[in-house]
Amino acid sequence: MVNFELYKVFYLTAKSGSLSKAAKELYITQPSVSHSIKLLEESLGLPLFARTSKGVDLTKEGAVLYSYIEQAYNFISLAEEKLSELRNFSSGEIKIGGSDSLCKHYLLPFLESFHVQYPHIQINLVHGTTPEIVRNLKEGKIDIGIVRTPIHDDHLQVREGITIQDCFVTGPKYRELTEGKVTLTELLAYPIILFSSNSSSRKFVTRLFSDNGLLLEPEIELGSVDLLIEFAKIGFGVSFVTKEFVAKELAEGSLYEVKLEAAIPSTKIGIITLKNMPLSTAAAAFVAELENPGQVGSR
Amino acid sequence: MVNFELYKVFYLTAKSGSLSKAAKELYITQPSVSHSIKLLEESLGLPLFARTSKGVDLTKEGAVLYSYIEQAYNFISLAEEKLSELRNFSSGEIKIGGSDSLCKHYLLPFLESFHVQYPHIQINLVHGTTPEIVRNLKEGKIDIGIVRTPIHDDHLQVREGITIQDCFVTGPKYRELTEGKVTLTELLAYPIILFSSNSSSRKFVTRLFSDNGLLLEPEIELGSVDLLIEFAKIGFGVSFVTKEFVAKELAEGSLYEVKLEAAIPSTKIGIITLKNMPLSTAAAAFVAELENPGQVGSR
DNA sequence: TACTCACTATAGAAGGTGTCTATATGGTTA
DNA sequence: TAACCATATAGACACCTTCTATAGTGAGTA
Repeated sequence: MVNFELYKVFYLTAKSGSLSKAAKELYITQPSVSHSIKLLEESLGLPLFARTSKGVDLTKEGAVLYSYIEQAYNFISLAEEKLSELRNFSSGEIKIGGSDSLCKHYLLPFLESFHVQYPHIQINLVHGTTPEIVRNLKEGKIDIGIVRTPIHDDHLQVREGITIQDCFVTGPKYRELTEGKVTLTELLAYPIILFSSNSSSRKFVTRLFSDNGLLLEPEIELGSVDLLIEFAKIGFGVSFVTKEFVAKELAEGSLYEVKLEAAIPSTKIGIITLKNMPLSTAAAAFVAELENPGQVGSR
Repeated sequence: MVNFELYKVFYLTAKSGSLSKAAKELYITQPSVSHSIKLLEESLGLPLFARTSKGVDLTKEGAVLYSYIEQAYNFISLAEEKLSELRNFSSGEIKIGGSDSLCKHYLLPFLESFHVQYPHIQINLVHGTTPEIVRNLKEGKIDIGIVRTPIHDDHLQVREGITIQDCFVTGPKYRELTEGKVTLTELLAYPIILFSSNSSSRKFVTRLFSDNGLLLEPEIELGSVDLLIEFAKIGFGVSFVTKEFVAKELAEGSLYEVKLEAAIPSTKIGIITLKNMPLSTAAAAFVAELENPGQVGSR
């Protein structure tokens, strides 16, 4: 199989009908083009051009070759254009898997600003539990996963995002709970509202109690953070939520934080990707934004 | 624009999913492929493969590139196959322009044997006068022209074919003409049958007479050699024909040659092609056959 | 006819690039 | 843990691409 580079020279020569012009387009000298064409003709065993004093004309066989090479050349040009788009963020796609509640409250602002900055990058958001996210990552269905740390998997690269602090909150009805410090045992006397049992925040809090020899059983189990907030507000009980995600409610006084005697350990957002698989340009840009909010992306 | 040769390496690597396998297909070593891929990635500014312990996987961008390069590669493969066919005479076309009578009586046997030998070569036969043939050649409408020599044109390459000898023939009716030598003047007493006035054989014979101060005016003017023969046979007069083309009739006695006192100069078949334009493989093979009948073409 | 112009071909030299060998590194599996 | 199979890296060398300089050729023109 002939050196493909020769076909580039051939194409430009045939197109311009001149070795000299092809040389200019290739930023090389005319003898070099002459030599390349000769090489190609020898490799293929056929004369491709008739040399005249005004340039070169394709022979029959040269014309046949040209009809194919023209298309091949166009595909390569298209490929390079397309890749350039991908590099320039003028096209591309990112698939993100957000674990549970993190989707809306943590990810959404990033998605919005990213979309404003790179409007041609299509964003695809999948949400599920941490194990689902990890599976999707490994199957190539998503590029980036957003989960709670700690997470340990040799195939994953874990970057740490912001620190989040979970807490119990309640509405005005159980306001007495928020006046002094409360023990975990005391808390269990109240109706507890928790996220669905397969979520990592649920596992986290269940573990917190069991480490203290206590069994945490929710009165109500809900599937969204918004509902956890609402139910607490209107007095159904005490919700376990991420403090950062209820900042507004705490500030406006529609929710109150329950101060516990035992501190709830803080945790970090984990931005996970596959260790081996290089990120697409767009995905890399998004990850960079997550790691250093507001600092990246001036192009 | 990236070195096209790198795309060949890329394609084979992506297709096999392995640098080592691509290296084998390319008959080079694995580090060389590794280097080429790295170069390509640097040239394009994007990672194209994720390296694993089992080989390499395309990245998102790599997959995009592959979808284009695959097609380009296929076109190039097709091109090379097609050219190989042209080289092997398993496809191709020859356009031949035959001047007047030469078509049938001279060319036909060659065409038949050539077609038997290379059944996939399509033969296209055009006939016309010598100037038409030359014009068609220059316009690229035919590849080879068959004319009477002499012919002089700086743009033409003229190869000589067989020698032909023109003569006057007649049927039994004017048999007295064929018994002794006849002068041109004596011949003019008989009804002369000639080819159409734009033919080169007609010009040739008219010139022969005018050089001797005589005016040759035909009784009958015909458009085909077959008719010249037929008309002479059945006694319409004396036809001017090429002796080689009436060999059968002379042998079987249906025609008789008129022996002239002045010898008619013999002439040669000219195989003409454009000087600058290389012949297609098939055309070159045909010309070789014309030049050396029966000696070429054992493949 | 001779001159000029524009193009391609050729020769020889030099630098760059592709390829090699040898070896390191890393993941997977028994 | 060792063996195996992948890719990565380093350094050396040879080849090949490209260069400069020049020759050759045909077309157009005074």
